[in-house]
Amino acid sequence: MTLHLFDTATRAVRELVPLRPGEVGIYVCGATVQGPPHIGHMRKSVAFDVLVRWLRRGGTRATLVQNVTDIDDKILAKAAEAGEPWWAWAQAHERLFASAERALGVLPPTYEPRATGHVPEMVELMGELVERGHAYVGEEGNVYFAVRSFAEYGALTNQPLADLATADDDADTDKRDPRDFALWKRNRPGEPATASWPTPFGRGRPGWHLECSAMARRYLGREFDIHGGGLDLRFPHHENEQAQSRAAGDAFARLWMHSAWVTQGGAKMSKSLGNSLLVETLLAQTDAAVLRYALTAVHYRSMLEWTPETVPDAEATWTRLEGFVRRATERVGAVPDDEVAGSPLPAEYVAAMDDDLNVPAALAVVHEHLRRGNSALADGDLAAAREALIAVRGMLDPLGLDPVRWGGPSTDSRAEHALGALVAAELEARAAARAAKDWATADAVRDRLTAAGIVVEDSPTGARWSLAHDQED
RNA sequence: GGUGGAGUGGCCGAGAGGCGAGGCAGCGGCCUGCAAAGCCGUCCACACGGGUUCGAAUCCCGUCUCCACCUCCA
Repeated sequence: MTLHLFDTATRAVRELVPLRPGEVGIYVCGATVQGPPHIGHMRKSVAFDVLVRWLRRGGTRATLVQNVTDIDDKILAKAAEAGEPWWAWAQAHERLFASAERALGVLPPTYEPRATGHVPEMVELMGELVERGHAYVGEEGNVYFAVRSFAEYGALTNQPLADLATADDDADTDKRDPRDFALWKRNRPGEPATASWPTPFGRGRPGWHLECSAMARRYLGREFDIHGGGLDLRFPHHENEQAQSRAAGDAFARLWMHSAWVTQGGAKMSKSLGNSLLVETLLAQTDAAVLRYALTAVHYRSMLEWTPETVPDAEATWTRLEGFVRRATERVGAVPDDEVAGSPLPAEYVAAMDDDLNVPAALAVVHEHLRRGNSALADGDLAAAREALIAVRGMLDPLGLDPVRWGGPSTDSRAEHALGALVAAELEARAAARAAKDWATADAVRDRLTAAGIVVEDSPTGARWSLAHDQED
């Protein structure tokens, strides 16, 4: 079986047939950098990261283009409120998004174009749309897409034009139809001059949707394999993108993927509800790998309900995965990454991943092999343990969860070295006490280490230690 | 009103006409000085009401509840 994906446009699971064999072009809508990232934003990043990793593991050359929307109404408003230039505000938050993604092990996109860097491409596209009669100029600087000029409008989200609610917006009284949307917006009073660019239709700034059509065309071509984003972007954003591009003669995306969101109490996370969990806050509470696990373990099209149990549950499971890999590696020696990447994956795992990236089912296969590996370690069957280690790491890697790649607990090698020496001394004292059957002293040492956030485990080959993931204690 | 999604065991969470996903927690056991980790066993669920079928969580009809999009949103 080859990779099959759920296509939002046709609402069916379809085989991914690349436009060019061996290559897949993916355009994902990235952040509007108006504020710091929350866990919901990261869910989308992780979902598409798994897609890219899985394609690459299969030998496909995956190109991921993820845009940054660095100019829009909210950025202007929030920057003004904070007394900062909009471009400073946007850039600062772009950095926060990038570092949050890096922390969660999301591979960087192949390219990350900014809207403000692609004004000429947008102007060109607008010109084509005006010429073809799909767009018109309102007041100077305002350019709108005429939805009634494009029969296919509404195709992506299966909504006939007539059924769309027509919200009145008195700021846009120069629209011919209330459902028309802005390609270009003229400057409004009070907006900084730096937030406008000259066009043949007057000075202004990009409407939200135009950038994606223009940038997807530039980097991926007039037709490309996959377009992705969060579920809430389907309408109006993706519908409008598709309308613009197709009206301009581009075939545009062949398949649409949308990731579900993180909910609390069944409701979508949002700033207005005050329930957004910032990545920064969560990273102060637990390891990045644990968050990565929590975000990865649920199928990307299912809502992920974030409860007080989510992080502890993920910690428990991550500890189990990591613990096996650590113990097995100690016993059989480090397995080179190349060997892990080159070894065949279990068929059931591959089938699960190829079935619309069914990560939960894939993880069930991981657990089967992990249990086998633990038994092999207990039996001293090192050949079987090594085999299981390779299988487990090989299966976790496309999920961005290979414990070896997450490395040790600290990036400061001097601190790590000092801690290791101190803990080793404690464990030696404990071993001596145990040899003398002085259980009180031995337990006191272990309690002291536990209180310091260090987990001690005895084994036939001596005691080992590791840091607890929960950083609240 | 229109469009779409969801309701699975104490919890999380896949699956989708028969062959008891998986994890966490609990319980019993093995191991351990005691633990931890690990292993074995146990816990046989699918919103409700009908129907189809030899057999339904899975199909059909109806009902209820929840969520989202239709305005900015990952």
